[in-house]
Amino acid sequence: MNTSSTVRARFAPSPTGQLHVGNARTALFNWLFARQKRGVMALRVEDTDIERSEARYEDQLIADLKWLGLDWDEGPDVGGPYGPYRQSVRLDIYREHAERLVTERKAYLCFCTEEELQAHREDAETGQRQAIYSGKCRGIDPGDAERRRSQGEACAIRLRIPDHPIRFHDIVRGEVEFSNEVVSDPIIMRSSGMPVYNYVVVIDDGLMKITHVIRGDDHLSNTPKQVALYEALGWPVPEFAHLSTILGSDRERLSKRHGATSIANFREMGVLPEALLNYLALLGWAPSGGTREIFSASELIEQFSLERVTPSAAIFDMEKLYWLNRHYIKASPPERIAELAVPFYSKLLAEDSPEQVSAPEIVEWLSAVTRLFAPYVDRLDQLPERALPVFSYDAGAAVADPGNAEVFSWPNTDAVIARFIVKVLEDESAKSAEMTPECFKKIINEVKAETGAKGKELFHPIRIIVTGSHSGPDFDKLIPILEEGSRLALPVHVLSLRERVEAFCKARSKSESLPQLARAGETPAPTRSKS
RNA sequence: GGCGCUAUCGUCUAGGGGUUAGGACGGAAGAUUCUCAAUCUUCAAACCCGGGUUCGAUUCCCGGUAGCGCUACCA
Repeated sequence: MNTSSTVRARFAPSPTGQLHVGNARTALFNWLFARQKRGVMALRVEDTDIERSEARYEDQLIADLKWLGLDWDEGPDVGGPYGPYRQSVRLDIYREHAERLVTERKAYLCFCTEEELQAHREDAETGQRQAIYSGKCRGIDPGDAERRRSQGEACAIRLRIPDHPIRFHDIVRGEVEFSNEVVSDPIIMRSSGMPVYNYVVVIDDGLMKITHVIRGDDHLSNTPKQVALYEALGWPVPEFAHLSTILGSDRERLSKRHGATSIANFREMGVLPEALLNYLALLGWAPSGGTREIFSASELIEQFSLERVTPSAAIFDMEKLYWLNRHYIKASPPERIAELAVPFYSKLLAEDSPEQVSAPEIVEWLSAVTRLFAPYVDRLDQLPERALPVFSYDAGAAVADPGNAEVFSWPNTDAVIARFIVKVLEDESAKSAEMTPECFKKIINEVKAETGAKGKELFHPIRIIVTGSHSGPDFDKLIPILEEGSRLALPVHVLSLRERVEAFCKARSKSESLPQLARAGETPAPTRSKS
């Protein structure tokens, strides 16, 4: 196999915090490209910023990338032929190549002090000129320079920028040209002996034989320096693809200010990885024709193309992400969604001890709750709130709720309520919280026949008694959930149908006198002691 | 300030010298459902401005404007 034709892409994040969606999108595009070309995907950790880099962030980074479904052939965790893949352990390599450049006169020692440079820069700024390096040390005789260094004089190493314009090809933007007038000789090694980012990235990409540098467009202006470096090093210049910035709704660079921006945030919100992956792919890329929106990872690998990446910045649209997430929630096997959803209930049910909800019968029941409410939510973390009518029932609030006032004003409502209550209280299965949907249906039909109410007039009052609200899910699915939930040893007791009816009776009789109810319910409601 | 990049519905985008400028999210209306959600149908909604080139520019070129980025011994 001809290795020179093998595509090699890389994702090179700094482990300085949570993986941001913008970086995740860069990782995704690299991955899609590498996988489509049957090339190599490498992960390289840019941890030269010792103050901000932390090992735990690296673990987090790898976990987030894997959660999204990405993988890599070479990296700090899996090794590879061009390692090490962590910059902090490549320092000798950087020094060695920098010295080589000095020896070859491609770079030179610079003895300017920071104060001098600072003064020069300020001077240029007040004169409204571009602050480029004066070139003061460019002409120092190499022998003299070497002598001064060996005598202990502090010096940095600067690259000599050639005196011709620097052009390079960008797959997303076409030919880009920078006049050499605006690129000053950059420092590649600090006087402290530490290398500088724009230098390190070239050494790493070059040594790792990266053929395609796909990264954020904030690096576009750095690229001429890097191209000059490749040329000085005598290495082939890779293809570049600079991806546009992801902006927040206010057109500013997406940041924490805009809410959820890290992969971990989305995972914690109950966004499915395939939804996020699909959304990120659509941000800056569209398939030929541009009419399809839903793509699996393998479909993306098949159809992706860097040539079709848009150069303009894109605003992150949470609503569209939610739409995709809803789609994938509905498209996934219910068991999977249920499994993913269980942890979200623990906050509601047992804040301090999530293990309380791990009993198999409870997990089973929570799965049923999830199946019922999942079609109603954008994200899994909304499930407990959606399912709140199951977990908490406040009859007093239901009676007082202005949203229910209209229902209470309907002429048939009182009769429906009265008949329904009597029938539930008389029902044997309800006493042991084992009311079946069939039995419930029978009661509804009897109430319907006895009162003449139908449709909303029938269902709304009954739903208010059962859930506290006139709108909600189908009784067929809800009733078994309530009954079963009430029989479970949950940290928070779920009221059975009968318990709800009893609570409602109490609340209603307290709030006002109900002549019809009094007449209908001669049999005093037997109070069932709540354990 | 200098340099660079960018510019199609509110948003993501397709398209491209002559089109009813297409799709999706979101919005509105309707159908359906006991209700909400879902689903289906329909509707509203865009080529930044000014010059060229051309028979004809939203499309190509130039300028302006705006947004973003870079302008460090940060990454």
